[in-house]
Order: sequence, then structure tokens, then C-alpha cells
Amino acid sequence: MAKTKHIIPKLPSILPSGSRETSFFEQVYAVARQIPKGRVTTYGAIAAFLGAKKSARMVGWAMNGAHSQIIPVPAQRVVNRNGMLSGKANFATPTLMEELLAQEEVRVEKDAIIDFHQKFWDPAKELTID
DNA sequence: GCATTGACGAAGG
DNA sequence: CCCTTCGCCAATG
Repeated sequence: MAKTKHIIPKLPSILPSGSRETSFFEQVYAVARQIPKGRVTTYGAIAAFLGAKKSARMVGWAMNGAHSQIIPVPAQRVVNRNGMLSGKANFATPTLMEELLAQEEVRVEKDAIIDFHQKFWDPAKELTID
């Protein structure tokens, strides 16, 4: 154990479809919940961390159901690989995603996160699957 | 049950 | 550099 690592909690069923335990969606939510306030990650990074590098789209789809989760999922901290708020239209209001980020000291300009590289948080480097 | 649609991303032209 | 295609796969028509 060379560096600091966190554990991904295996949460009880919280899937919209009432699926069992550790489904892909649930794992996505678990990872998203570990994103530190003020940091952001990408759909692809989460997918890669979960061993499904080519399923970034599914991560995006999973986020679509984030709002209905009992335990909150900070969906505003997940953006596309260019640091753009590609999912903002899916929030309650077109400006909510940006507003939530603003509250976390993450600035956005023209739908793009300022200093994205600096804010980027890579689950593959910070998490360990328990 | 086939076709289309994506909060994606890499590759090819 | 921009546009298209393709892989991925759940949801929707």
C-alpha cells in the first residue's frame, strides 16, 4: 500500500429497477459519491475504473437515474472528457449543474470547467475496490 | 423484436 | 481541426 486509498462501499440495493446488490449502476453511484467536493471526474474515468472502459455511455445513462437515489449522488461532479457539462440539460433546470459546482468552488465558463485538469479526480488513482 | 437514441470516447478520414 | 463511424448497451418507440 503505497498511497492513500479509499474503499468503495458496497451499498444496499438502491437501483431504480430494484436490482440486487452490486450492479454496474450502483457501482457508478458508489464511485461518484467518493468524488471530493471541489473536484470532478469523467464518465470515461469511472467506466475505466470499473473495468468497462468502453462503457462510458452507460455511466452517463446511470447518472440519468442519479436523482432518484435515496442516497444523494453528486452528478454535477461528473463531466465529459473535455471537462464540459454535457449533462446539464438533464438537471432540474438548465443552470442547476453549474450552480451546484459554483457552490463547490468549481468555476464554469461556457459549459466548460475552468482549470479542468487541475480539478480532475481520477478514481483509478484514488480508489480501491473492496 | 428490430430501429433509434443517447449525461461517452476513441479512431479514422 | 472538424466530421463521421464505430463500440458499448439500457431504454424507448
